[in-house]
Amino acid sequence: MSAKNNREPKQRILEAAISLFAQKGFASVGVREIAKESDVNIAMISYYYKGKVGILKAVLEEFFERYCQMLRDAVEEGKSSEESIRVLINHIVDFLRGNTELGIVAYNELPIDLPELAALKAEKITQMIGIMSGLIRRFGLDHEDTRLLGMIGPSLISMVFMNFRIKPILRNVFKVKFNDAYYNEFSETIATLFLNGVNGVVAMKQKKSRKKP
Amino acid sequence: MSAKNNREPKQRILEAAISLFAQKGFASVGVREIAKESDVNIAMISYYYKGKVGILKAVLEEFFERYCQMLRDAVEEGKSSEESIRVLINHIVDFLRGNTELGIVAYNELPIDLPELAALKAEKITQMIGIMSGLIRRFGLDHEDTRLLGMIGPSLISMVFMNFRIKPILRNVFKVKFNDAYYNEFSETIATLFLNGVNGVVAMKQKKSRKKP
DNA sequence: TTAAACTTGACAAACGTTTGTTTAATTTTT
DNA sequence: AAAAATTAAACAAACGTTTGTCAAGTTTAA
Repeated sequence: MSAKNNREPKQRILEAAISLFAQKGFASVGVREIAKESDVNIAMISYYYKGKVGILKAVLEEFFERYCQMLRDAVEEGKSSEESIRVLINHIVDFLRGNTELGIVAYNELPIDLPELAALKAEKITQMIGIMSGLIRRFGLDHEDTRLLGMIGPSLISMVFMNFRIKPILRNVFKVKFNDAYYNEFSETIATLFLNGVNGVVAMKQKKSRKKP
Repeated sequence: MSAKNNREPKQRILEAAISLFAQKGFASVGVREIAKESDVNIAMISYYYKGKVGILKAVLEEFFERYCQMLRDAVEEGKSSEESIRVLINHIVDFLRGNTELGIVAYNELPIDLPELAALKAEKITQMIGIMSGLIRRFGLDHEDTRLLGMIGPSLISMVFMNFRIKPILRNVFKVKFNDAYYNEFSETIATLFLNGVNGVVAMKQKKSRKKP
């Protein structure tokens, strides 16, 4: 429909799917709708992606490729542990501003159980955790304490993603204007929140281990 | 199927729906599946809930009723601002342990656009925000700064809900055992993280406003 | 260097299944 | 006997996939 035939049909399908999945959720979107939105014959979907879940697979692959690359860039860039986190959060926010729908689809569909995608998810999540954990551990967390890592890591992710996920609510209820100023404040706020928070958690941990060694 | 006919059929439908919605997402679950799972005739669903979205509406209503009641209890209980937050987080964690699937459904389906539920969502979200904002504002945040409130409030929610949402991942990747000890540590960690974090944000804000008054 | 065989990209039509809902009949309860 | 609860059967609509077709290139064989 709205998509012009500038790009290749395969790419058009992917872009239309991302947009529709983000709005209505994977399961609520039909291949016909995707075909219409991308101005492509329905059969092309099975032809290029071997079915509807094939599209979602491609979407997730694209997300993880870009997202992990962004994470790696962020890890390289930062100097001190604090600056690393600030840089990381800036990168994630920038990434989500530029790939809001892609990020939302990945965030929403990731926990939904689809057997065909289980292997892909497991692999990419492990990869992602590997990159992030190196960063978070610089804060003096016990290297072996994966339990704590599993609490703190996802917390950071969710704080940032949540903001993009509930954009319509923030716009309507809180009258938020999503401009550069807003996102600068958002990045700074989340970074400060997280940094002070993690330092507090580390202090708490040390205090406890001193009491019970 | 698995559900026994102990309870009333109306209640059985609701419980089966919550369980299925949490696993596969609202859109991926058919009324036939719900009927089979709750051992009820398909037509009973339209009879009791006036259709599939009627079930989701009932689910969300139940969630908000219980959740808001829990929030009110938590607000009353706490004394100091810090203790209030710790109590609140303990309550939310306990609530989600006892109503994991209900919470997941609400969290997952809340941003999905379904016109029939828009009014309900708007009303309940406003109500929920009202309760929570009173709590968070005790930390010295500017009463008028709804922008900051819209960043911090959802962050807290998402941190806790995220943990329940990705339970299978935490179990498989991080080998987490979800017992009392885990949840005690989790509550304490999130509370400490959030408290130190918000204090840091408030300090940052004050520092800035001193520079540019 | 033709001719034949094959591949590729795109398409419409139809497939069988599943969707949510409704109707009308039947059983149970009051 | 009237009301409420429950059922089986059937509905049209929408679903994702498959099939067969066709034109335009490309490769192979003669």
